[in-house]
Amino acid sequence: MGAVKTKRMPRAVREQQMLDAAVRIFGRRGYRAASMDEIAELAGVSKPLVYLYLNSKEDLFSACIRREAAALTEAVRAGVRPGAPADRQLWEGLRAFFTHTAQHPDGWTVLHLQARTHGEPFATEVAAMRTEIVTFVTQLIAVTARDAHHDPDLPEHEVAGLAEALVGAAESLAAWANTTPGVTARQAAATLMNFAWAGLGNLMEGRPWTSAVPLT
Amino acid sequence: MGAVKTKRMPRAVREQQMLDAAVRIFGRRGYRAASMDEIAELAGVSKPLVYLYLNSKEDLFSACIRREAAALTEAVRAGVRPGAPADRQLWEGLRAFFTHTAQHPDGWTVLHLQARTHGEPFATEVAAMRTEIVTFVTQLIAVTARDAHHDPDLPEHEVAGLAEALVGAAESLAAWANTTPGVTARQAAATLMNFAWAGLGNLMEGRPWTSAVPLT
Amino acid sequence: MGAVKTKRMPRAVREQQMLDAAVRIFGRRGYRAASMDEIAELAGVSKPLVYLYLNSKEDLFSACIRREAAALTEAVRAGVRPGAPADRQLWEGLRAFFTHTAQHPDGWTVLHLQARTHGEPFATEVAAMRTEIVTFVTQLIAVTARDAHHDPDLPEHEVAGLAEALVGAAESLAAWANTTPGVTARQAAATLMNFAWAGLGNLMEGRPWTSAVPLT
Amino acid sequence: MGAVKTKRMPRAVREQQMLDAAVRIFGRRGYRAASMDEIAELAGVSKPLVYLYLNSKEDLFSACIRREAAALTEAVRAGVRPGAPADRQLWEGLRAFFTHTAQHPDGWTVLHLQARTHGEPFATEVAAMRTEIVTFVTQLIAVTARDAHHDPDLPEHEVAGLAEALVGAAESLAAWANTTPGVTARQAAATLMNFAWAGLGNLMEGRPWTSAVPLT
DNA sequence: TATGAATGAGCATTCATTCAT
DNA sequence: TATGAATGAATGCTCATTCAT
Repeated sequence: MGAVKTKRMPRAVREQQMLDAAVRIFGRRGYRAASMDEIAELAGVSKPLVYLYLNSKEDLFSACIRREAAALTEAVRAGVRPGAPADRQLWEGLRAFFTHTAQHPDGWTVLHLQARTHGEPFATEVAAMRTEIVTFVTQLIAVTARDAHHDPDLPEHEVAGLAEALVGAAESLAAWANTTPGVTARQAAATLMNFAWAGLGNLMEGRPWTSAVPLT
Repeated sequence: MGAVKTKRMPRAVREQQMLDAAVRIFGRRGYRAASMDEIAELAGVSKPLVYLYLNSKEDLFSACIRREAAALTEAVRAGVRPGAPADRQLWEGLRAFFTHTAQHPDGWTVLHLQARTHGEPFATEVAAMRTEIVTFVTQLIAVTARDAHHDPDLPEHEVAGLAEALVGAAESLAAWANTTPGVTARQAAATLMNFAWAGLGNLMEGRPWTSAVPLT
Repeated sequence: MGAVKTKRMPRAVREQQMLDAAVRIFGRRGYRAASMDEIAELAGVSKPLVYLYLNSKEDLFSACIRREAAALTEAVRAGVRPGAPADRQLWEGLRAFFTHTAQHPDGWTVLHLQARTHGEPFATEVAAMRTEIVTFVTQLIAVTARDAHHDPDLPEHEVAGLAEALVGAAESLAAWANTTPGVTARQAAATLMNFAWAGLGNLMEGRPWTSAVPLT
Repeated sequence: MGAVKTKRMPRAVREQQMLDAAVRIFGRRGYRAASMDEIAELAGVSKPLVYLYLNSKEDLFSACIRREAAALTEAVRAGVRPGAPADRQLWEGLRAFFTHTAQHPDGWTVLHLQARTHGEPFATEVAAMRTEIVTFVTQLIAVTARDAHHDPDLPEHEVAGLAEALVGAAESLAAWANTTPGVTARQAAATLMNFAWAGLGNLMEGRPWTSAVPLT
């Protein structure tokens, strides 16, 4: 399975092979359960070479996270046309997101599951990426609210919470779409868009849900 | 630190102490990184006793998952009045959910993050709980749709996706509320309710989001 | 399987139950691999009681060896009529030996295999029993030699070696007869008797084997 | 104590060192009581290296058994000249056997005592070697019987029993010769040869032992 | 650029044994 | 006479990491 054992190749190439292997193993086993032996073998190199290039298991995992996070944010960025209307931008972003995660399931697992399960250093790196996406969504919401000239002062907490909910829903749907046969990235995006946009719209226009009976 | 070292107590009590300690350590370190030594020490007993009562690390982790999952579903069940209107039931369920997860952060972490990161056996146990909750939400949606006499045949995939998105949003908000100072369980529940109910309503009534421009 | 759990029985009886269990477990697993837990369970008592009566694993094993060795030597002794001719005595002894070992396979295993595998203390106890039997055989040989008035001074080493060989052959045949279906104690005894008696006779009469060609 | 700590040697050499150490420790302590720590230390390497090369305690023990069994059968084979008369071949085989076991006492202990005391896998490996030797002896007996044109149809059970007895006597004598000062391999071989050949001869010629008085 | 040889440190698990009742 | 509760001390095994070439 692992990469074909070709001797003497430039460092950059070897590094990518190693990262490919590492993402695969980390994604499937988790950070702790993944062994450097298995990664080296899958990469088709000896263990000392992995250390020579990537320094340590921790650094290797960090490098995986950074590479996958960059690829994901880049994919989303590339999918969105900046000038488009907010709902359109959200739709495009969602499509790009679900498409990319479907195409890189191990990378997505590393970001979504594994990286958050282990102490500070890694969680921080993922949090940075998450923040970037949440911010992007938050801005879309804010822009929409401004354009609608309604309720321009949705409290900050509220907006952050909404973005958090939206991103959480997306993450959950991504995992679901990846593991449920017959569900495409497009369908996942549509499901979430339908679900979310009305709720956002109502909020923007100051019509939140209120119970028909007094709440406790 | 750790339980006060009281000698000679009945097995049932000791077992709960051990599970308390295990949930804490598993939640903070993850399954692999958690050591039986640390768990035993926090529980105030020797390692052999942990093995005598809980058999193995794997069984101990399973026991944690089962206990925490049972506690969470029970909390949600107890918070919901069966006869109430669907939106009201959803609201009550969300409040109970956010309250419980806020009060048992380690237990929630075990269920939400750690248990899903490790092979089949554990993921399956959590999936069972998740399914139970998703089913509950799905039924609320279905009931609402039926009551509204609208679009009674939302495709099954669509409903499952919605439930998945809703639960994912809730999970994400729970983590957010737990780590963001000044955000209460009530606020988290309200944010999600506002976000979700309109979207669900629109869908039920056959008014999904549609792009102002043709989609690719 | 284990003894029926009857409470409060006299010490002597309990001890025999424990020894029964211990012989079975030691015989099947070996000294080290046998666990006090398993022995106690098979004996139908709690572990502390085993310690109360038998002190330690080492003492328990010693007690097993002593009991089984005594039983075996007693069986052989009881099978031999003192006044009979030497060949007759040997035959009777062999029959008794093969019969007893066939009826107490675990006890025989403990003596033959397990006890000799572990340091000094145990090997010594078995050696004592072995010496007793070897001595008995040696005396039969000596008596025969004296009666025949031939070569009355077979060197001591030679006699000891013969006895050793005879006992070794018997031990080997006992294991073989116990594990080979269709071989009875009587047949095993006959085989060995046929094999041994002629050789002994020749030696007594000063007609050892000599090579047809010079030995190196 | 133990091998001189020379660093960096080829795998094949290290493996032999490890097997040397393992045979010694297994022979002296038994399988269960032997610790991988002690073996590694005696071999002059760290424990992980033992595992890297030999996989597990079980595999290590197997490797010991195989190596020692091969060495012993090879020694016997090399000591016997195929064309010689049967008694001559038996004599040579016995000499080679006693010489080899005297020179490799730990190896012999591993084969004779330790390997047979522990479950199936090991016993099977030794049984294979034993069968090889028993077969060799059985053939010598059969050849002798054929050459003598006497009683060509000694029942199979009888022959197998004889071989078993002979090998058992040899095993016992080997242990005895190894632990009794002043007894050489040559003497042990002579003792057994004297003892056995006459008995075999009588049997071949149809003159088994019969009691002077009726047997029970 | 690349690797075979080697290890320190840690971890899950087991077991003989004892204490308090 | 009898036992439920509890532990100190190993032991097999693995893993991230480095050295010498």
